[in-house]
Amino acid sequence: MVATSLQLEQLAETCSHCSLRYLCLPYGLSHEDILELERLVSTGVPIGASDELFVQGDPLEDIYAIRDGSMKTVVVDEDGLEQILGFYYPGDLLGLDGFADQKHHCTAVALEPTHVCRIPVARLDRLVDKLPSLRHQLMRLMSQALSDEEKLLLTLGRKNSMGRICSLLLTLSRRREMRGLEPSPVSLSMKRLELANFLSMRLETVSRVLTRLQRDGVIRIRHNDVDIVDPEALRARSSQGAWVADQ
Amino acid sequence: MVATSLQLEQLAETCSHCSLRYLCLPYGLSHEDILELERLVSTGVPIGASDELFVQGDPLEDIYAIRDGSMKTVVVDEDGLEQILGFYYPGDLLGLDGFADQKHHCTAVALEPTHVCRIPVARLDRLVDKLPSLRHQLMRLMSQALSDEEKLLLTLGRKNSMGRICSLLLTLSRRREMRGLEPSPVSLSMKRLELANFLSMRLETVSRVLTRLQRDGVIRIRHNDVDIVDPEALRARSSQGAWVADQ
DNA sequence: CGCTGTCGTTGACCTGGATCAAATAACGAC
DNA sequence: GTCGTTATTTGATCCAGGTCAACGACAGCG
Repeated sequence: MVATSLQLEQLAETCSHCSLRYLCLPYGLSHEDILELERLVSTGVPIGASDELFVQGDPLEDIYAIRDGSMKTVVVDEDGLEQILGFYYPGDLLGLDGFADQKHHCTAVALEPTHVCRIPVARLDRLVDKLPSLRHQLMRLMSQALSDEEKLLLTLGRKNSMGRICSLLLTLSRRREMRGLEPSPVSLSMKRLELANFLSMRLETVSRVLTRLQRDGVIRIRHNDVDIVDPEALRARSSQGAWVADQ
Repeated sequence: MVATSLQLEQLAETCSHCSLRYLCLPYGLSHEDILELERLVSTGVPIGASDELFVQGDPLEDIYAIRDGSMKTVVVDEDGLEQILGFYYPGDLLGLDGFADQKHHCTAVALEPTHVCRIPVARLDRLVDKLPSLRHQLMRLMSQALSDEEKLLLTLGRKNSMGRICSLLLTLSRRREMRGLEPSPVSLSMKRLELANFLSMRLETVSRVLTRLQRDGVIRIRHNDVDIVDPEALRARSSQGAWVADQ
């Protein structure tokens, strides 16, 4: 923990030196353009575990990029139903669904002590008018978010509980690789109840499936970390037992 | 049918006179800007029922707006699982998830004979750089698509079969109103199997739920049209039986 | 240290909706 | 019109996973 914070403070404070710049908003921008971008970004803003970064309904003033740590987004509908929409990791942008009517459509909550970069939309908007490559990257990221949600719809709609858990573990592992880390161990910074909510299961079922995967030697669970022992078996299980539409 | 096609030909061929301009891409643009936009749009391109407008993996050359008729979008994953992502109606834009890597991430299929407006992305892109209000509207529509998918995730994740069907009927009805039509009858241009796939149910369950709603006097089904007899009861049922996370 | 609250696991049971099956209804081709 | 095909409804069973309940494992705290 202490080691981690020390490392963080050693990280460069600017977009142009950030290790996440190929995943995040600066990607595709010239060095000069990145310098312009970083002038409006407040980097490394710390937030505590279970703190809310923004709340559903808040006016859209800033969007955020995760520097380190992890967050979840949640929607609540008029009946009080609560659904976790996603878990977010370094390089991810939060708040993109708010452009529609200039207010946040979901609530963002930190899963652990986290650092984010704050990007004021008004200033971003002006810069986007000046820099076509920034507009491209922003639209690319929004479009990416759309197709990520589409993949999630497919998983939730057509897979059984085993398939859902295995798909999630594979996705988290793949995202680690995108950030240049080892595929495993995957850290489950969210609680079982949050995992269950996200995957539309009950927490007992999540627990049973994870136990079963460990018993079968596919994964190894320790604390909140999951080692992927047999990635091939995980892939096989992520698609087995999935519904196929007749005809 | 014949009457409908005649009416269509009488519709103005330009964005500036299109009755859907407040829902579609031209919204928020000045009259001059709309004139620029309509120079690059091919309006009223006819496609037949079950024709594919674009296919998952196709290079992104055009995006489309629906003029009249209806369409669905489908994703297929590596295991051959097929999931319908949404049903689309006049004023809706199709293909927005393709900006991420310049190729379509889903397949768009017409549910009935349909007219679409074709918008070449290369020319749109150039125009977007010139017209900030066009960029705003495009980002607004993408952001809207994101939060629509988030609502769908909530419905599929937390509601039982009755809640899903009722939510769908209410959504279709609300969308009719947005287009300036009566809230009812809702036309189910898609087949029961497609409805079932979209809602992650089996077609038998869809049929049973619809029958039950009709027996209870909430709706009246004739052919593919559904009259909403008791909107209040529909609303009540759309939230009843929904899962609430403990704690 | 024991107390208390939170979180996770495990077991026993039950139900909503999936699955299997068969009868009807609607549609299109000729 | 008739025939063949496809879409939809209805009925009868079954099971994955939801529900209820008990227990174990920690963590923070006085």
